[in-house]
Amino acid sequence: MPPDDPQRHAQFADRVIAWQKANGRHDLPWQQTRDAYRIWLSEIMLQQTQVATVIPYYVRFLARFPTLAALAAAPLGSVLELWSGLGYYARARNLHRCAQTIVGERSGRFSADPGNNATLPGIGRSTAAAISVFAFGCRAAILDGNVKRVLARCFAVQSSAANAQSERDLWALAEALLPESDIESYTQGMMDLGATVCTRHRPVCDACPLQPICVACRDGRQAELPLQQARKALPERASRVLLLSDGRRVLLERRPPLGIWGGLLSLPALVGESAEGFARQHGCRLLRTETLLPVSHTFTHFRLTIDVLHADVEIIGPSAMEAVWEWLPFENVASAALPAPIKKLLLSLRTTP
DNA sequence: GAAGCGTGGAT
DNA sequence: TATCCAAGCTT
Repeated sequence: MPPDDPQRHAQFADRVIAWQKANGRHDLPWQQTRDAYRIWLSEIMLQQTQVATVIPYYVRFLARFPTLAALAAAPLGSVLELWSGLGYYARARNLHRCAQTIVGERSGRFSADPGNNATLPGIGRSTAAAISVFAFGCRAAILDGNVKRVLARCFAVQSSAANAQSERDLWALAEALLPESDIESYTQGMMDLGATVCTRHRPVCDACPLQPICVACRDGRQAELPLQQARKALPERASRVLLLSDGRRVLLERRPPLGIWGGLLSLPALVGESAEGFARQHGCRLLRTETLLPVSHTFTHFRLTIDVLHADVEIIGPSAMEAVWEWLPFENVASAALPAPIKKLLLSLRTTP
């Protein structure tokens, strides 16, 4: 059966739907609801992030912001506190903006129309489709990493992220395969298949409902599809930061809203200036300094080595504190809007002084 | 169209 | 240990 055979198309959705009902996931925290707010939140958190990582963040976030209105009314800083450690912080900033837009300009509700929701911050074509499917039962196609992998294998699509034409081909295929009914089970089934059966490594083809019609499985090309693009070696970067503490609190700086760790609190960078001068500007006198072990952290696009100068200080006078500076008590570190490696460093400091 | 944007887990 | 990768979107 050739990849574009109509009979293959007709069988595809039926097989996915039947499999999902019998073997898919039905008890994830964002399932069993039609609440668009909860579904939207899950879809944003799940962008480029695995289910197991998301679950505790999702539960905490909902407990703190149970409704769209509660989220819209909250300050951005408290949203970032709940997002701390989850990464891709533009998602949190867009989430907050999106909530305020919906409450302020769209009657407080998501639309059932994916094209409409896709104009909101942080919601692209695939996320908009997922919201419309799960919250409103609309017939719309998603195209996330799971779906791309399943389609690339089943239909031997020579796709790669660098190839715009193949992206269009995959979207067209995703649209063409949509069933007339059971859209929720179908959509969830594609996600579940990709996450639990048609995995990147060692797919479990014997458990796959698409095995009889899958070209990659027939030809033993599972490891080669989807095509992966070569990626360059990560650039190395270095920075030097100051960990200034008065024994009870640590001095942090609010990062600018755009760029890496945008909007989070972090340790101030020492660029050229001396620790003494820095401390003086903040009304402090150095008591003792110590160089800690460098912190290594790998981002998607570079590797960072952070040299940390730990300084104990005493407060001797007023400081011209601008809004970006904040003395954070150590007992508040765990719940603060800190980047993961900085939070880890500060937490380890308390246990091994 | 390409680069920027996090983190933790699996291999 | 190093590399790859996960329910992508924005500029």
